[in-house]
Amino acid sequence: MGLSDTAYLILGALAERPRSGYDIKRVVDVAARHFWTVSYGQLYPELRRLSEAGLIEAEPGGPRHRTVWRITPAGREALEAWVNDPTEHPVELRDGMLVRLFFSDAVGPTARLELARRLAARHRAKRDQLAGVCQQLAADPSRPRMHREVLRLGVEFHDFLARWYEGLTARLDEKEETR
Amino acid sequence: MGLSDTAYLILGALAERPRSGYDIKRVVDVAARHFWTVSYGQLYPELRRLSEAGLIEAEPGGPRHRTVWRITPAGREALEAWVNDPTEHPVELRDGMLVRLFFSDAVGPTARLELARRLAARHRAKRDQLAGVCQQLAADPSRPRMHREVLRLGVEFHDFLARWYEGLTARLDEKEETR
DNA sequence: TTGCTCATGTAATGCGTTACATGATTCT
DNA sequence: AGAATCATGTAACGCATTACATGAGCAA
Repeated sequence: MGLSDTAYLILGALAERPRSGYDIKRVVDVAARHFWTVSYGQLYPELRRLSEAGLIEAEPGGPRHRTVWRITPAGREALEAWVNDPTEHPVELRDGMLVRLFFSDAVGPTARLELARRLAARHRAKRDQLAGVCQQLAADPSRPRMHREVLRLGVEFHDFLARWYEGLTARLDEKEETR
Repeated sequence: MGLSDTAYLILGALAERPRSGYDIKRVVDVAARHFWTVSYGQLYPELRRLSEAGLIEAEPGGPRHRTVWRITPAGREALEAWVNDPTEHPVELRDGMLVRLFFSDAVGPTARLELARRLAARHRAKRDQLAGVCQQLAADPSRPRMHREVLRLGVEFHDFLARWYEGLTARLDEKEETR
């Protein structure tokens, strides 16, 4: 009975503190948005499954219209085992824009250049946005250290890509001038 | 009637030259593997759909047990429109390993350090593997320029991540020494 | 003749999103 | 009173993988 990565994401969020489904979505949307998303259509059914598996449980005496979940000892064990699992997992920067770029020999040089510029702009924007979130988190020392580290990775990651695409733009532009 | 990114990937591969389904899979697995994958379960039904939509067609007089597809003028038009489409598409480095790292405050400092080391090793390996493919491609001048560029991006991308995780390892290690 | 690569496909299943539907609570 | 936010959920659909099934062509 394997769990999805999203199930472990939920388990991880509840390992920090008890939370409602809504609350979990909020924290993921803010702090984990550069590497993961959750939708309610995934979240609420998953919470029920985890509860049925005995890995989480509803806190008694919570507000009526709201279910606050907490992790059980079994859940904590499952989470730790998952984090420590040495199985190799492939990475993949799955990005439709990269597909466009990859086959952009098919379009003209002007469109190709424009595409490279748009990509650079996209990553600059994302970098700046994440840098903002990062500063907010830095002000709140209660946030786990690794949240800050992974967010910092996000900022530097998009900075790297922004610069790379700027470099590509220059290379494409140069070839244009030459002819 | 919107097409999936994978449909456009196929269209892009056929814009370069006519190819069989098997052939498309081969080129994607080698040259595009760091940002996209295709399975036969997706590929063959998609080829039929594209053909029904008039965006590709089977070459007549091909070998019996083999269908060689080529792009139609309508297909080329659709591909160009897709590449030039200015709609914003969000990026997301969706990676289960990053979920582990994000919540690794829940496991001990030793396991956390080990995780960072494994991540660094994973990206070093991927960088070296892609560098190999890159050298092969460099030897073949018939390959489109953008294939080489995107592959080069892959190499530098994984190099960046390898270094970042090495830095993280050092930071975590340091904190360990201190206490 | 054994095995490898080329070649094409289907069925079941899993993961995830989108759109929809509903209602309580809190702030202005 | 009205708006925003908090809060929970379902149904339909889309994308993609996995496992399975089949068979031709070719080289050792």
